[in-house]
Amino acid sequence: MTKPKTWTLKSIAKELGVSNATVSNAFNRPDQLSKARREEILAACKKLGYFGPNKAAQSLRRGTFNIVALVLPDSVEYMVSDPVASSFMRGVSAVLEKNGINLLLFSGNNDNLNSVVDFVDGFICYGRPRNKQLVEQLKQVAKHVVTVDFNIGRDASVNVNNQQASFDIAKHALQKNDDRVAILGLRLLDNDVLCRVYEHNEFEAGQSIAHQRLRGYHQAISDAGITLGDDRTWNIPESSERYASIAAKEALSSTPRPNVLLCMSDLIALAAMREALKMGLSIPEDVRIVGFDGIDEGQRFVPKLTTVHQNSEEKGRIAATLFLSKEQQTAEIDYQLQLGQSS
Amino acid sequence: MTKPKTWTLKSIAKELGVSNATVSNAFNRPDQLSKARREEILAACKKLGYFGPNKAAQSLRRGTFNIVALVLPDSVEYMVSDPVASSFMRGVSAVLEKNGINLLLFSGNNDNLNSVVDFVDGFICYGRPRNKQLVEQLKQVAKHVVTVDFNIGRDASVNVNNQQASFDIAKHALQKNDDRVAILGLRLLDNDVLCRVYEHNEFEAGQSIAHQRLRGYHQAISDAGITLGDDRTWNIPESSERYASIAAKEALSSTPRPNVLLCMSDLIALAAMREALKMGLSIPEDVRIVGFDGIDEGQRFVPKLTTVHQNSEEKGRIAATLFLSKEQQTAEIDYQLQLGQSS
DNA sequence: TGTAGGTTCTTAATCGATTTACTTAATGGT
DNA sequence: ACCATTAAGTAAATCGATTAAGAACCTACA
Repeated sequence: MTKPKTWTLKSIAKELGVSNATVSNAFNRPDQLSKARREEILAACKKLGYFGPNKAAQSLRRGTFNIVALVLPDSVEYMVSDPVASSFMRGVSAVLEKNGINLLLFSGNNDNLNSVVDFVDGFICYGRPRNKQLVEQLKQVAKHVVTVDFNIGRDASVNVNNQQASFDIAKHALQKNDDRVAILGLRLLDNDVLCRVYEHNEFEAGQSIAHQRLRGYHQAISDAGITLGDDRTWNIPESSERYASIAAKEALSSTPRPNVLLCMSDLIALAAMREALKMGLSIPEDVRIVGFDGIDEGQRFVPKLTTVHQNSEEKGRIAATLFLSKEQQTAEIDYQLQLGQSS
Repeated sequence: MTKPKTWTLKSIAKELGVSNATVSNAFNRPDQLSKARREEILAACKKLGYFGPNKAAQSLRRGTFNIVALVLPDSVEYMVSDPVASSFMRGVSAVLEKNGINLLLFSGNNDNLNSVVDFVDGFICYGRPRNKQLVEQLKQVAKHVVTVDFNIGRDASVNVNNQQASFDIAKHALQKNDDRVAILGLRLLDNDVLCRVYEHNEFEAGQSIAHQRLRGYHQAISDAGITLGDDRTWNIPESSERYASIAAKEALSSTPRPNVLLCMSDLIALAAMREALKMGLSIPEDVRIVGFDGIDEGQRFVPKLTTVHQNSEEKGRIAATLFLSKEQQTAEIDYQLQLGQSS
């Protein structure tokens, strides 16, 4: 009697003596058939053990999947180990779960979005992936993207209010109007070069995170009555110990030797602190250093780093909400200054 | 020239003037066409920006997905917050990632496997889900399942060596041959009843985790030269505070009052400790209590719980490996006795 | 009675691939 | 020169659904 051991829409339709379309409509579009017919079909399906249209086929046809891929900055392992990252995940998953959307973990070690792009509705990307290819692919092939803590000029992103936060932390670092300020910037330029930046037209208008932070610094500096020399800004192409150390050494050896270092990431700030200490300078007496991010290591370092810390779980919730809304915008999340002894 | 903005196998084939099959074969079965033709096609695809067959369509056709769903005992939130659970996840993901398999998080709050069963290769199920429906569905509709810490009599499972571990912990708890032992068992019976078990034929042969543990206890008891009364065993239908308290109270009020309580989970053991203290008994002087699992709360409790602790990350690695091997077997993982002051 | 409109259901194209069975051409042995 | 193999490529069925277009019937109004 019951023909196949596993039912399909087609075999069910044949069994019940109706068309494919009618069965499909019974499940998806109640207005397309009579109530009686619909209930009859649904009941029969239940009895026969057909649980509804196959989701894989449905997805292929419709082009929607109810899956979003969370692009991790690193391995999945890292993600569940790191407390900040996993509280972000908590926020994301809480929102998605409530909406019946499944979460797929996409490791940052993976070098090809193509392996998943065909069966997800889009991506939430937590931090700029190391792998540049990945960023390109996000731009080009993703149906929908929400980026977190960085920007690719597509769809939505969630960030701290970089300009305000940078203003706050810089204001805190600056004390007198004869302070000698230097800025260690992260990815101020498009090209991957470590350099001292003398001038850049787009700084005042740019929408990248680095530019936003730069404006915050500039405003605080100017509010403090300080004039920033036009050779006081360095560009570091990526937040790595190696590059940061080189830039920090150069900045701290430059004339006039800065006594305030505004760093666009904690990693940079920590590298700068190490260099300063190596040069025999004392912190914060000889040089005050502030970072951005609020990573754990900054709190363990002696002296403790003064920096900007963000609410990670809320960030996750907002990222997911933004994803679901499909709107194109930049959302902001809360932050607090985390005061250490480095400034 | 380049017709569609998004290429498909078909449109590519037409563009190149070959058949669908040939393009497909170029990607999947190199032996089906000449080397020259193949390289020509692959090169053309690259140039045109076709990244290979659509995975969703491929999956529908082939019936394989390169996705495994991790069924969580609770919300995703819980999973990334709980250290034991997330170290399990770390193990799982490390292995899957190495094999290019994607990990989908399936919340235990979800009540219907059907929403994902059609697009995953199978399930790794971490702990018996609260939701009984889920268990039934795992049995019936899953293509492949590895269960962890419980057993559904299908495919593979990974567990601690329950019998050996129970033997060890019981042996540790027993001191003299006039000890009065009682057992607080978890899910010894199929039906969901809280009761005192007098006799059960299948105990000696049963393959459920509870039965394995029971055999371990029995062996240790008999080795210690003790005869276990036939009314000294309780069945608790689920590891909850409420049931456990009732059973513990009953056991501790029974005659002869036990001075050793072998509990099949830490939750049960903790409930028993609370009841004992409430009754004015001192631990371990009046009654020694041991658990099973190694949950955090047991280590915070005063007195600290003596129990069996497992290597969670390895458990994850083994579960994933077992999943990939598709073999049907039960794997074992390491455990250690965690000695507290409760025995 | 003729026709406009509304329900209810079906036919057939489509989503983007894989794969079996088949055609055609080339090769080799005798 | 003939037949048997093998290689290279193609046509068409299939995976399991959705959905636009249209057929069949029923109602109602002039």
